[in-house]
Amino acid sequence: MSRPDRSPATPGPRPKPAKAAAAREAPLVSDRPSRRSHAERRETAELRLLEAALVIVARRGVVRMTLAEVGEAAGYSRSLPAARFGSKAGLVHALAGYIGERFGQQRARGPANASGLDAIMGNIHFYFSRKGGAWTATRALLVMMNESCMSPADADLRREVAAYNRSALAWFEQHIRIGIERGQIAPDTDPAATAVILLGAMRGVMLQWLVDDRIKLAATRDALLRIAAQVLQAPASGTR
Amino acid sequence: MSRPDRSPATPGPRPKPAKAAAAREAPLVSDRPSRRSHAERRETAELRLLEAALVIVARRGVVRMTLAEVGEAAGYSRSLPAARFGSKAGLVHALAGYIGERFGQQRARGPANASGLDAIMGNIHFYFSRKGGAWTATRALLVMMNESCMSPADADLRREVAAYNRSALAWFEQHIRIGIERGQIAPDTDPAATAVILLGAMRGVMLQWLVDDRIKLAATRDALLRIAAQVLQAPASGTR
DNA sequence: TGCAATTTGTTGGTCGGGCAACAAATAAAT
DNA sequence: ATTTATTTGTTGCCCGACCAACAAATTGCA
Repeated sequence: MSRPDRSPATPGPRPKPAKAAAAREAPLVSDRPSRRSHAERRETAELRLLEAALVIVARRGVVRMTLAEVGEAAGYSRSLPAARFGSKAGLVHALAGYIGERFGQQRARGPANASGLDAIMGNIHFYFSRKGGAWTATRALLVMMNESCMSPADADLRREVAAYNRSALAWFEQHIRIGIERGQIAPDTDPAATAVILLGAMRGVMLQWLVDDRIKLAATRDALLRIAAQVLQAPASGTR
Repeated sequence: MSRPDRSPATPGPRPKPAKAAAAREAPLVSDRPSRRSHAERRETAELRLLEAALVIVARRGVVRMTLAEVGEAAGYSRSLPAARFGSKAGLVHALAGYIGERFGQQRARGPANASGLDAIMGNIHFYFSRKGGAWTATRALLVMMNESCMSPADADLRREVAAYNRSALAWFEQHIRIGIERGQIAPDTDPAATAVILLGAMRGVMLQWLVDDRIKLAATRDALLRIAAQVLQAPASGTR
């Protein structure tokens, strides 16, 4: 929700305050003021909890995620998550917003303000070319998409995930339209349907790779890039 | 782990032709299929349990599925699933095989022994054109693909799902190769990568529709069919 | 001090798994 | 055909583990 845009990139190695008392009498090390205001405390706690929840959801799914687990993984106690977010549903809700935000930012500043066809190709390439553990957000989003449409009880979460998906689709549609205006993309392309298919293909390929790492991800990515270029650039077949 | 492993071939006892029972005593309710052999009983029970589990997994996911729930949904008692399949893991294992079997058969007899490009197009069309509740198997498969790669504990399930996925990919690859041999499909198409992308796109589109029914499924299906035709038929790669 | 953030303790509930006794259907033996 | 044995399925119960949610105690900030 209200994320006052603090330092946007603080994903670095966290000081790990398992014992806050340890750093108590080191005020000289101003690299992190040991006396933080309530608002700061609260906010860093919230961020840490969300980050821990993200990792856990990516690894074990929403249902198997435990409030206690999240709290301890974040370096706090068992029931801070419940205190912060009210309930498990509240945490999941906040997490959905957090993930959506992350992806939105990522797409926005993605391949250095490209637009039109270049932006789309860059995004596809970027999606499949993460290093190391950078898959967690992707995986968590896939997990939440799936779990969100199980049992009517998850209706809220589903709406939230659907809203994020629409924004992602809108991004693709917009750049398809830009490409059409510029003459990069065949004018009889259906922006909406093509966006759904592109995004779906990316996620569907990713899902298969997560299930079976024998799939050659790089080769598949390149093939998808070729297909996208072909489909978007070509004069969309005269079959109609 | 004590899966009884039913022996399909009953050793000695054959159906026993002594069925004068028909005239024995007036079957008051004729619709009663009375007198099934033990093997029959066992097998129908197993099938009904699996079918019930399929529906429940599609609706609520593996984690939230309860053994008691399955038993009662199948019309039996709460503890039969555990008795039949040994444990929840055993049931899920059997369910994975069951679903894979179903999809294999379905693809095999799909669009009336078509092959090559026709088979692929027919399969895509069929995938998105189910009536009524025929989505449950599709949904259950998606759910299991997702849940299978959460926590190392699901390694067995993941292998099983991966095996099914490979068979599905193999089907697509084979028909792509057939199409290439026949000159229907561009010869420089990468069968493996293209299969992954096609299957992924189908599932990815489906997932978006499950999350957000505002997505126009029919239009997207048609667009995907057009794209598939274009990609497969055209002289692939940027040689244009 | 007063107040907010956080922790520890507790409670009620659910689920998987196991067990034992039981009923019903079927199979085999007499 | 009657009886006996085996298998299938049911019911009730208990256990241990886990978990969300709440409540009181404790720590830290103002």
